[in-house]
Amino acid sequence: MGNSQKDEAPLADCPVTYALRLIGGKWQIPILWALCQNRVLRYQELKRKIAGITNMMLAQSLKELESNGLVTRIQYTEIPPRVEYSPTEAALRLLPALEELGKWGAEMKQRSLPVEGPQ
Amino acid sequence: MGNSQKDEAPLADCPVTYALRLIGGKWQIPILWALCQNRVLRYQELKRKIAGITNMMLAQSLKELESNGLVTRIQYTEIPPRVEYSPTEAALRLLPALEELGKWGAEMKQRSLPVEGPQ
DNA sequence: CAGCATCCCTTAAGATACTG
DNA sequence: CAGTATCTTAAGGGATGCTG
Repeated sequence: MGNSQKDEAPLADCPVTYALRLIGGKWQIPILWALCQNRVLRYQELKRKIAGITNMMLAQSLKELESNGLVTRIQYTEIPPRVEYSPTEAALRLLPALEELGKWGAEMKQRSLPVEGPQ
Repeated sequence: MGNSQKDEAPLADCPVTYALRLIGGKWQIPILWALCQNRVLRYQELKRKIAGITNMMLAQSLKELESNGLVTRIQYTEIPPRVEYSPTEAALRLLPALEELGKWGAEMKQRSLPVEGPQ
């Protein structure tokens, strides 16, 4: 990023911002949600549960989640190949926060205020 | 719940994703946090409290927050101009979720797993 | 003081095609 | 089956300078 190397430690230390760096991508939460509900899913099952995701995004997001300690990947060396994904303990501990956020989101949605971006 | 009806209703209906559309920008949370703590702040006060933000991003983020019903803007027509921002009720109701997220983020941070992106 | 306008750059995300 | 590689597009974010 073109960040100015000046002085500030702007939002680097905000834990919420940190959390969003882990799960703020477009697909991270849908993936984690599916995994937390099912505890273990194969790649294709996951893909089928998440409407609209492409292989690219699913594989890439899973990799990031794994790197960040939120998903465990187990590969069975058989033919045909089989890989299973599960949520880590850390991911499961995220659920209360997600539920709070979800409650709030649902509330906000109901008031049917349109979501506006910059014009 | 959450079984695929047909196919494409991807994440449009996920309340968490909806919430993140409202507050997922880089500066929304720092801004809301400052406002919720102080209840009312002028533009420059806000800017000073949020290290690293530019006029562009502050003004733009405030506008979006206002459009989405999370921030109230009151403009006093005097010279020099004075504008005050406050959190709406909806923004205040977000606090529990932010606190949960923050707790989790702090936990995650401590395990000092590096935050990885795509390579 | 409280902002907009403009231009630019980086990153996220998606389409498409191919492989062990 | 479970992914990669490559390319393209879209959006977010930022620097700088100007205005009511």
